[in-house]
Amino acid sequence: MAGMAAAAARCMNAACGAPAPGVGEWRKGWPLRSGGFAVLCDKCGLAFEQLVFCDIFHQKESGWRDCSFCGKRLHCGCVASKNSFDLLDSGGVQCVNCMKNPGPQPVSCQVAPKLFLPPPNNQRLFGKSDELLPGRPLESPSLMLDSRSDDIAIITKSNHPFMVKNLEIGQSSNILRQKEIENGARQIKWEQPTLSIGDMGRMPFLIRPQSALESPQSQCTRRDDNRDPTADSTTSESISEAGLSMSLGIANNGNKMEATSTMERPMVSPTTPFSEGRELATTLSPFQHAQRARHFLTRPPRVAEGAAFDPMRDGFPHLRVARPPAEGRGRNQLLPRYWPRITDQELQQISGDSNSTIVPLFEKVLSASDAGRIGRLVLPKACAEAYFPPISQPEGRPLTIQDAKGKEWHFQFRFWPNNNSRMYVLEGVTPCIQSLQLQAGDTVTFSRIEPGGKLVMGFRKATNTVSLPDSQISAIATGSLLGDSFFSNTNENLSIADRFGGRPDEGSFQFLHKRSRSIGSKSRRLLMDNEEALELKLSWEEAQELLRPAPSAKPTVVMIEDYEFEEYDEPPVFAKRSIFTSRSTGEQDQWIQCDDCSKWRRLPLNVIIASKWRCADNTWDPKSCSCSAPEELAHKELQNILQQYEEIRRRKSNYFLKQSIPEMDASSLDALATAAVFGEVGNQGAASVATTTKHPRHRPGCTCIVCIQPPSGKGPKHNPACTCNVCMTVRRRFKTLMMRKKQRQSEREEAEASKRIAWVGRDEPEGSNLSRSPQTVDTARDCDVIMFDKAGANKGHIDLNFHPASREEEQQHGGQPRVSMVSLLEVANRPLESYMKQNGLVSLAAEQGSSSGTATVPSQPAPMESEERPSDEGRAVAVEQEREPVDNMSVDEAACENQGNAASASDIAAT
DNA sequence: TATTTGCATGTTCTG
DNA sequence: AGAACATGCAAATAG
Repeated sequence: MAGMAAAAARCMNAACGAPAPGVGEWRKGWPLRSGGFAVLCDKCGLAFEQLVFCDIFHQKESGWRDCSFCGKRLHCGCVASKNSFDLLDSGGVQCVNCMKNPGPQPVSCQVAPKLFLPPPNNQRLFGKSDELLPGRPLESPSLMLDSRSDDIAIITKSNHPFMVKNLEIGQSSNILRQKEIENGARQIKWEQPTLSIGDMGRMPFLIRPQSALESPQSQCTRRDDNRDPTADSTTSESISEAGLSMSLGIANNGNKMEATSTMERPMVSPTTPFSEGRELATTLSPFQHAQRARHFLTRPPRVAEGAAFDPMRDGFPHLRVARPPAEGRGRNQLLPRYWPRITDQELQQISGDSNSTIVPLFEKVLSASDAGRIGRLVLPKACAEAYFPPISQPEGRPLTIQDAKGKEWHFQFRFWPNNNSRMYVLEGVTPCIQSLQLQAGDTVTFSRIEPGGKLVMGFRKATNTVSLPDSQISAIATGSLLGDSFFSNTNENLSIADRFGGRPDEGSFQFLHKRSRSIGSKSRRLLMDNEEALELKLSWEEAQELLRPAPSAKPTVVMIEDYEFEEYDEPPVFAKRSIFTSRSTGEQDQWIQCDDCSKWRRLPLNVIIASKWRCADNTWDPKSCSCSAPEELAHKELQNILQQYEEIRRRKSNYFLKQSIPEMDASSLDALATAAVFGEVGNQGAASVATTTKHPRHRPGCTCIVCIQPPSGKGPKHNPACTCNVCMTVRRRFKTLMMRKKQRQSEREEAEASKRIAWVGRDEPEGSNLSRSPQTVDTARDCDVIMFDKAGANKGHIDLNFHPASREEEQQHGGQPRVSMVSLLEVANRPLESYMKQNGLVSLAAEQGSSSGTATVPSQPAPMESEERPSDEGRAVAVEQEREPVDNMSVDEAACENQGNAASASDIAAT
């Protein structure tokens, strides 16, 4: 019945053991590579892999039921949901809203309970649509996320948003499949936007307190829905579709939705809630999807509360996201990143008099170039073509755009031809940019005032810009260590995102992402506050700190590349935090704090305390088994230890500030290795705090190489010449790393060389290389040809690469030719004559000429020649004498010339 | 010499 | 793979 899996009834952290709380207590989390979902327990703050306790899929029958009145999907199986429904005498359940609003009118149950905060990186959760729907019978469900209320709504075509409580990764697809089954797997084609008023009224978005905004018609529709949630396909299918087009009066007096009949012209007046629809759900990447969802699912104006909404009072201006009007020449579907999000404040400011309507067109996050002194703002092509006046000449035309304050700015709207396309720019934006104090990462929005069609621009400032190292940006961009709290909220827009647990500005985020990959070191870059970014990571580190091998577990020692690794069959356990110290004698202690009296007690090293611990539990030391017993450590001593402990933790934090995980590459390992040799190794000195928390499988007090490596900082250092095991191990490891590096490098070089050879082999007709004049034999390419010959693949060519030294080297390497690219290039750049002179190639030509009777050299078996070259002094001299006359000739000429001398030359050679 | 302009090119994104 | 876009760079122009 209750959808609470017993296995997950408690926090996995044994030390915490918090019972499975009301849904929603497991808040922060992130998807794991393993496919699970790690979250932080609110109580202990530790990371653990969540087990589902509201198992929607498996508890389908008992855990989930539809409200008999409004059809809302209710979870009736867990503690947290007990007040959100009522069992009916007739069977079935009734949601809390329907209870409160009895009567024929079906009451919307849109106000979602506060349930669950999805992981910061929602990729998994919002995985690809294909992943969500194997076979895709349900074409485009929308996963909606109300970041503020921590809810996830899954909008299906049957228009049944249902809340996912404690949704586990991967379950979304199950849920959707389930919904699909329930709906009879109707195949509904998602049409392009044509949204009826009724449709809009039925928008199931969480943002809308229905009582205020829902039109009567929509309510009727909903009523229909209640009768048969699956019957009305024609209306329901368009629910999540397309951008919402509507125009409202002031929210608190409106209570009425005035929708345009089509999506062509979404008029927006200051308090219009905008929504994104199906297209968004289908066009966005999963990540964007998630991010976007956080943006557009903002809490609506609290019209139902009867007070006019005041953005400032509320702490943030309401961010409206509008799908831009599908108009203009291009009619291209704009990329979502250009969809305008505009705040109430902006709209109010822009619109001025209430008679005008603002049509948000698009927005652009300023790039460094845009915001730079160059004064050019690159316009998205589709936007420029769709919303700006047509231009046929590159010179374009002047364009006047008014800003929110009413000031008019004059720009040149033009384009550059670019790759058979156009690149639209707005020139002369510098004064405007400067006036508005915009910088890279800020967003400029373009809107149009109707009637009149006047262009207006607004702007949003992006995040605060504080320094952040590359690695951080990279990490942020990849979401590797992002907690939602990463972005500090220093401005109003940011605060929205932050409050909603999302990024402050998707555009800005994209900008960061992009820049982090493309901006070089010399470029300006967006810099951000980094402290909060580490919150999650540090929490993880802290969690790691508490992981210990299971007490009963015995390690199996395996050797991998001459190194010993301890493997445990049992998973690690969480232990209560303890501090390890080592005395000057080398003896180590473990200290643990009593949960009652907070006194620190000494424990044996190998003891693992999994949960609460009190002095009374101290069976190891009878003297200290009571809270009344004095502390063994003097106050000063204790302070000292705790300080050191904190210091180490702080250093750890700093260390991770500098070392983001993705960048722990070989060089970092090298550095680590070196650091381990010359840095703090071991724990000499009185009561120094040992760091024994490097790896969950390491035992407390472990002195293996990993465990004793300090994150950074002070400490006794080993002598560089130290030959202790630790130092030797580190050196050995370092050496191996370097060797591997070299090996990789040479492999790469060889691969490149062989590629070239292959290319030459394809491209060059046999023998063509030496039929050229010597002057042409001076390029790397020719050099490659020679290499090809040398490799013996084409025996008809002269080996110009031969060198006695290299031959020796070859022999040393078991006959395998070793060719250095540098030496080859050197050789290739030398004058052929001198090279030939050096290598006795004239005699080759002469000999060849005598034997073949042809005037060209190429057909000669070069390698043979090289190898058969006389090695004795006398022959060398003889050859040298014969070589003189051809020093300044080409190979061909030399060959011809030598024809006549061939006989005598060979005679001399023979003697 | 500094700034502007036009284009080319490399990178990223999208279908 | 192709389109879009950010930016680098060199020529042109202005100061």
